[in-house]
Amino acid sequence: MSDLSKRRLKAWIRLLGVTRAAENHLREYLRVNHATTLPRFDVMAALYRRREGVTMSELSRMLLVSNGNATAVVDRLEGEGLVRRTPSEADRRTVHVALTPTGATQFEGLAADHEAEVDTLFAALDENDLDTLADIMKRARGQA
Amino acid sequence: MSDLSKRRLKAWIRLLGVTRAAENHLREYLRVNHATTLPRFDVMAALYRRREGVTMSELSRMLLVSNGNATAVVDRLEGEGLVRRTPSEADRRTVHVALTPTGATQFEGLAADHEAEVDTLFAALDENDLDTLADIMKRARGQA
DNA sequence: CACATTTATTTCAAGTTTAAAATTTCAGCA
DNA sequence: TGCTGAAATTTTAAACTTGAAATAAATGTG
Repeated sequence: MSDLSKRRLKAWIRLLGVTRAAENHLREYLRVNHATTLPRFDVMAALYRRREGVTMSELSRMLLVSNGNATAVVDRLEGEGLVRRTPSEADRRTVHVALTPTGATQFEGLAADHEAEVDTLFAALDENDLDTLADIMKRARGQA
Repeated sequence: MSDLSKRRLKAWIRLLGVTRAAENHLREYLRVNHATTLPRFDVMAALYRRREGVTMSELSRMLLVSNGNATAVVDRLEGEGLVRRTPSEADRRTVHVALTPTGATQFEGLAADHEAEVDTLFAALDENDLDTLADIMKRARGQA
């Protein structure tokens, strides 16, 4: 157990702590101010980024969650008319999921507030920190 | 929506991506090689760090999860004899949770392998990166 | 002391998440 | 064509997680 490996472990624990704290904060924020949840927000954000729609598999890969999970969250959003499933014409196994106009409109309001909340959450980090962090994260991601 | 706020959002999304990818990797690792899960590992790690035992509230604060969640995971670990609940003598509302000798022994094996896995997962980060990251994380944590 | 408030924990319902199994469809090939 | 294996999605069971309600016990205040 080298010293370096212990330091990697500590850095990971710290990273996890910051992430969990921020997620808890954002979850509470979405619940209180927008009556929604983090997983729903994540799905809507992914669909907003890919307005033309994505397949269920693409969606679960984007969010790094299992297929079954994506199915469950999309089911609920579809039930509320925020999201629409369209069977693919080319491949009958495939389904395209996309935001409905209602869903897109709702997400735009959500996204602006979410961005503002993230901004205050990480207010302590300046441009230099953000560059450095982005760089480190980019290199860390390579292995996983 | 300032440029800086957009950069904070991007940094957060990147942070979340790395954390999720690493968690998925470690979850898979614990499942395949040790037949256990991340939440169980987290509880055992917290109890190993505080060998004398902690209250349920301390435990949920340490892990940043709800009380009900801590109760559920501790219930399962207790059922398997890895963890023990002891009613407090001073305050009858309070319960002390601690690893059993079996639990402590099992965790020691788990922890060594876990550390090694984290080490390979973040092998791309050197000492300098780790220092910088730790510093940034420490400052980021202040707000949440 | 009596009562209201706070604190610690558990219970509960609903939602989230995973991994594995089941279904359906597609693609390649003998 | 008919078969085999791969791919996309859903379903299922079990575990995890939250937030709120319920319990129980301690604390503080009149």
